Amino acid sequence: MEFGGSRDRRRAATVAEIKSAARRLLVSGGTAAVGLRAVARELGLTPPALYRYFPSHEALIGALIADLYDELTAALMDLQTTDDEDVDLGARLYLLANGLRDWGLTHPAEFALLFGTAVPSPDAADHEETPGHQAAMRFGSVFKELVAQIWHWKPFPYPPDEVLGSELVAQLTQESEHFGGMPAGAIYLSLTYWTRLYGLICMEIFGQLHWVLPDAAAYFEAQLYEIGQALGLDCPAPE
Amino acid sequence: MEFGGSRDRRRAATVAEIKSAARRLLVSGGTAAVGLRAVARELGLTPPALYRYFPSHEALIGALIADLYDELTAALMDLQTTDDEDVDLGARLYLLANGLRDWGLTHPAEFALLFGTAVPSPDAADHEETPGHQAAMRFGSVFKELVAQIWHWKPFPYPPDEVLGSELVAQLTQESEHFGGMPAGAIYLSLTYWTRLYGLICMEIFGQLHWVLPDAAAYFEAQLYEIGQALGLDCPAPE
DNA sequence: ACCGTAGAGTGAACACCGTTAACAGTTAAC
DNA sequence: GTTAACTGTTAACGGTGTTCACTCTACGGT
Repeated sequence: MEFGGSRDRRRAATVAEIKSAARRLLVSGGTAAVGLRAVARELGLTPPALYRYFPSHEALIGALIADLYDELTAALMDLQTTDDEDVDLGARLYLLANGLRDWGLTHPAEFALLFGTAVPSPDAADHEETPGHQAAMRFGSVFKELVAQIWHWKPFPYPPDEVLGSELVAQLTQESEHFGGMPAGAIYLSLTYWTRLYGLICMEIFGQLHWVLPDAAAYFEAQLYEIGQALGLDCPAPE
Repeated sequence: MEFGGSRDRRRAATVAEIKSAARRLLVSGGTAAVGLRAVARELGLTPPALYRYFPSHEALIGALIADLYDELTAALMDLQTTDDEDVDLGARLYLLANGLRDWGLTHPAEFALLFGTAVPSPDAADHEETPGHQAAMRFGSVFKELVAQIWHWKPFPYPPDEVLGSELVAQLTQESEHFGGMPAGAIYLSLTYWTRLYGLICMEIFGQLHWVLPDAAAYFEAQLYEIGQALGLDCPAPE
């Protein structure tokens, strides 16, 4: 019943070393390079030894994914707080969007592991309890909560229920409690912001914009301005 | 120097059977299930036999990808022509967008192979000459050409160069010849349409919208209306 | 202080994978 | 009719994730 047992501490350290080695391989060789045997090789261990720490290769990858999500989440939250305390909320969202893009550009391998895998997962009852999924939810909350803050700070005009259609309004209203009680139209705009931002960053980082734009930075900037406007923000505002 | 040699015909048939088996495995078991040995097993052959038809497993996958792109391209072009000959061009774009989504929803495994892989490909000089890449270009042209047609048919209002910024305008202008001589602002709107459509469909099919919308059909419809408006179209127009 | 036991690590093995080489049978071409 | 090309085989290599039986070390309880 010892909590600070030196045995446990050693074990935690080894787990950290394993994930560290896995990430090293991920960065240097991409998703395919982070194999169980390769990780073991990196640590000077035999492959079966890793099974003392992770029940399977998939579990190891899952733990790595969860760590990366948490790191990304922390980085984005830092970005919001380290800046001036009472900075404009719209500017915060601008920082968040750019922060996500920057993280992806500077960590393409990690980004691909988090957002590129994209399993169709056709199984219906997939109440994903995996740590990776939970970390992804925490990551999503960062954006969701900021948008809700913005709404309560300076409510933006939103499309009336008539143009969205009753079906969509019903679905969006159902999610109202997760968005701080925002009306359907406002949730729709928030979702649009996220959808556009996410799609844009994925396309840029995964090189699906290369055929028309060798460098998508300027395009991203313009799009960011556009989607910010839809939320009543005029970032990057100045001058 | 025989063209209709029965040997060649037999060979072509075998190639077709191989790709057919590969696709069967893809549909039933996802991307990971279409292995070289599995394909051989499906045909009652030994694995090395496949090397008479494809130089590697990757080449087989590449050929499958090219076929799927061509199939998708053909399906989308059919969708435009089988309908009323002189149908409104805006409605054509609407059909195309919905056609792409429908194809993805009815062929999730194939869609994942085409659009989900998303290799970062950090190598600079990747003038991809692979058949898959060429087929992807042909696929992209379907959309690109229709948008150019729409522009010449009923030019839509576009943002002036000032709001886009000189950097972006320069990049877009460079691509003007590929867009039928459209001005930068119009290319920007076209690119926005594609970016939003592509991102939206990918997110829905890859299940990254499930956490807020269990069924994204209504949301897609609303978004489609919105992005069509940006191009001066009022689809789905009626009543 | 001792012993028992849980944990960490190993080596051998299994089943799978993509790929290569050397070989045999069939079939088309000159 | 002979030769050469084509199609397919078997055997093998190195790689993967994973399991099992085993050793050894070091902590915990008495």
